[in-house]
Amino acid sequence: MPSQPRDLPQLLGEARRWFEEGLSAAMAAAGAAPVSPTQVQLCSVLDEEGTTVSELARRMGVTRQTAHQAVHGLVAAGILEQVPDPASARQRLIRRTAEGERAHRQAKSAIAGLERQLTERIGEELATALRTALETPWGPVPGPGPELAPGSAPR
Amino acid sequence: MPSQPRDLPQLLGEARRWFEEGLSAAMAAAGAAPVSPTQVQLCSVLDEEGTTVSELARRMGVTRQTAHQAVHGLVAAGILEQVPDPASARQRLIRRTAEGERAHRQAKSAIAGLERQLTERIGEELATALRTALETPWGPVPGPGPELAPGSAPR
DNA sequence: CCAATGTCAGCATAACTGACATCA
DNA sequence: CTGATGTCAGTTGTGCTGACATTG
Repeated sequence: MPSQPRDLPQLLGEARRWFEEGLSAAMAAAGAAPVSPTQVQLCSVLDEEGTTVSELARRMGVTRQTAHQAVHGLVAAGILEQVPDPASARQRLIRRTAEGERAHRQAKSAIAGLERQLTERIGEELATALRTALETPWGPVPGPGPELAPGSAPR
Repeated sequence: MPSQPRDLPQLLGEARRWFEEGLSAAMAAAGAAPVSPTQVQLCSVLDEEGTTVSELARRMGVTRQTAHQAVHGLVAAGILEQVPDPASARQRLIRRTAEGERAHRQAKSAIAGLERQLTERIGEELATALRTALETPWGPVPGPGPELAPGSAPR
């Protein structure tokens, strides 16, 4: 009985968790190797042509070392492979293996299914609005200016 | 240039991160002690009357031990305090201290400011729709039934 | 005695910083 | 030589399981 509306960040976290749990359950049911949320995110920023670790790190918003570690785990699991870049010998491209491609298709399918379920439950209008609102660029994070908390000027 | 729309979970994560970074920056600028995301979540599930650790754990969706650890950190930081429950001696209520109340008001103000900024940027219609979509109960996480991935029936 | 709670201790994972080798 | 990249090593924080005491 929350008379007051919950925080938007909190709601966003719940929503994300809803998807994560659903995806995890679907993948587990499909017999896929259990992957951590980090690895799921890593897969989602991959592309078909192959990418360097540094580029993956930038897309994920983490350090190169963290990305490297995540890649290492997926390579060990047989999901990813590292191939030398023909263009420059100092770079190594990260690509999906055959099994990685299969797992990726499964995951995409599961997510699409979840989104379809969501649309059925909250209505097509709301679901479309949700996607539109999230896809719209929100711009840079507002700086901690006084305009954030008018009436309580930070001394 | 993602010709194909990004995943909804990914978008939700980005949105949450936008809020988290903004809140963190605002709190830091206000001179508040830096709190971890976990502790922010803990504060958001607190109420005014005081709550037991077990109840907090249930609301956060983590184990009692994890909640206890987070509480311990906030207590050490002077944000929370543990008071014996007058009703039953086996429970100890968690409440905010005076400084905790102040920090909580600051945080709420900052979040409201962020939401206001967001509304200005993406428009009131979309912002309202976003909140409505997130507040609408999504129901239980869909089980890993075959309807999630039509065309790839699990053996 | 049993169930729920609060607490302590140890373990696993994930992210970070630091450092170094390699190559354009 | 400098800058970017890939990699290894160590550290910190967060959440979990296991175990135990206390209380109703």
